[in-house]
Amino acid sequence: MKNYEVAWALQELADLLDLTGENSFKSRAYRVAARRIQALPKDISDLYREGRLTEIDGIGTAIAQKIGELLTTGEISLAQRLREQIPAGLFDVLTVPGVGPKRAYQFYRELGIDSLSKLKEAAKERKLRRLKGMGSKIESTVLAGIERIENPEKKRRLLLNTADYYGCLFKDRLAQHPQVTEVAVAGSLRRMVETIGDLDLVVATESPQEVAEYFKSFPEFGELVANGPTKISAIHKSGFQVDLRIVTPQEYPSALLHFTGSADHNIRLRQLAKGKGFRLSEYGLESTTDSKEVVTPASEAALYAFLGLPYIPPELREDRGEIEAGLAGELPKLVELADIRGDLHIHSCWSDGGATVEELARAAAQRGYQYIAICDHSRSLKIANGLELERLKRQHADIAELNARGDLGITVLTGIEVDILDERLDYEDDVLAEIDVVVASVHSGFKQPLERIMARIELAMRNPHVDILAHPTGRLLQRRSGYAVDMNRVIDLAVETGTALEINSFPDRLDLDDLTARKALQRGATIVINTDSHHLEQLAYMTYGVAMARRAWAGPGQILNCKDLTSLRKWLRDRGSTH
DNA sequence: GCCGTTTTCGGCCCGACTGTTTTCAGTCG
Repeated sequence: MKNYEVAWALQELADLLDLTGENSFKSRAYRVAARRIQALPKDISDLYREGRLTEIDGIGTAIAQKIGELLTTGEISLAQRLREQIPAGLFDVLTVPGVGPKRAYQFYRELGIDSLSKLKEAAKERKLRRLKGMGSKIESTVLAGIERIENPEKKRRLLLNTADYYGCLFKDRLAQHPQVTEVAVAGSLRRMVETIGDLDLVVATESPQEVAEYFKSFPEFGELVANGPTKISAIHKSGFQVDLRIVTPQEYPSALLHFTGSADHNIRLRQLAKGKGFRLSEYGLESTTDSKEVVTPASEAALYAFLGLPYIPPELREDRGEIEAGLAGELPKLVELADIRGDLHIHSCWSDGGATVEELARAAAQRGYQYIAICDHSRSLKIANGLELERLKRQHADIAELNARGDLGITVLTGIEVDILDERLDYEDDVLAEIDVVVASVHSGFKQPLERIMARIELAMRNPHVDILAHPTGRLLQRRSGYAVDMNRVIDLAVETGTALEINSFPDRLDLDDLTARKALQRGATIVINTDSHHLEQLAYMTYGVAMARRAWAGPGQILNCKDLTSLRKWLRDRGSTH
């Protein structure tokens, strides 16, 4: 059983405990344990065999026993019992905004509501208002919430590029207000989480009312779900929620830290503050002694310093070990966009891309790159105008001519995104041997069983000419989960064969994800960050791939395309010779 | 359920907003 499966089981147990009205600290303990296991570099089953589970911070005897039970029997008996007590439909009820565990269980206990449809019916029949502590308002809240959930266009999380677009839009518009002294995007978008639920913005001003009125007047907002003096939540007409928090300029750094989160990171910071005799909130630090002294740090960095920590970049703020690393002075220096020297997976109009090689090269040079590799599709992918051998040769001649002109300011490497077919690659080895950068990927047979997919991937990775495994899981965010692939095995193969694993920067892929990439790096695999661009503008997606790498704790030395051209060429040569 | 150079028991992060309450619980982040 894999770490994420164990983590998932503990998470489910926490949800079940919440619904039964258990002490909320108990469910939190399960959630903390789940998160620790998910971020664990080692296999949980190995630790279990060695009897070392309780060495993990947040895992005591009770949870260790349950993990043992799960690993040996495949089930936790407590979870089994709770599932009999709690209908699965209550989890759907929980997804309704404004309905938490207490109300969900109350609906079930007193009205027998165990599904969204029953909840909707009860709200329409005005039955909810009869319950203690509820009135007519809860019924309209529930109905509005269910309507949003049932509308598939509106319930989706935003892809990073979409969230980024809106985040900049609202930020710029708020910045134009004369009373706004500071404004920033916070929340999961600032942490660059792979998909975004709500947009969070923080502004500093001495005139909160004026700024609040200004924000509420934005024409694309529909209803307001919260409307207080310092916090406003509006529903954008396309369905997502935008939260604005208004603070004074003095409070701004503390508020920015607070609203960037994550919630778990904040909890750790407040515990640290408490140890130093201060209460940390979005308003700053307040002494818990009689003095009630208030400290409002001038920057996020100053606040971290007050707590004895170096500045922690937003992408790391997930309570995945960054606090411990910071205290120990062992935070990594993260890769930055400026460290990227090239893009090794770009499509041109030779296959299904929209730009010529020359246009791509010039745009890449503008970005400050030293090199790019043009990796169009191979011949079997007819739908994408894959290259027959004849056209592949002409493309190579074209690229050679471009490079020979010497006025590009960048080196164009030949490349291919070769399809991993059943039992072979889409070109023979002698063809692949002539290509600078060979990217291999699965584009077919997504429904095949694990063993068969893995056999194909292994064959590709063991091929000495294959340099990179592209979008290793094949997932499309919000659309499909990937094909059946054992990433533990893929990482082992990557380490063994030296094949680089791609972080694909396309906002609907981001594949590898942050946790898998981190695991790969911990085990010593090489990562490459590519855009898979099909149009000129998409070269800019590199930002998102770099963000995933940062969330995976990657430094520039661990990223293939942070090498300069000479080192990259050496890497490519050495690979060929060792296989 | 976890955890301990203030504790092996009694804490466990903090605050805004809402709706239904005459002082607070539930939800959210």
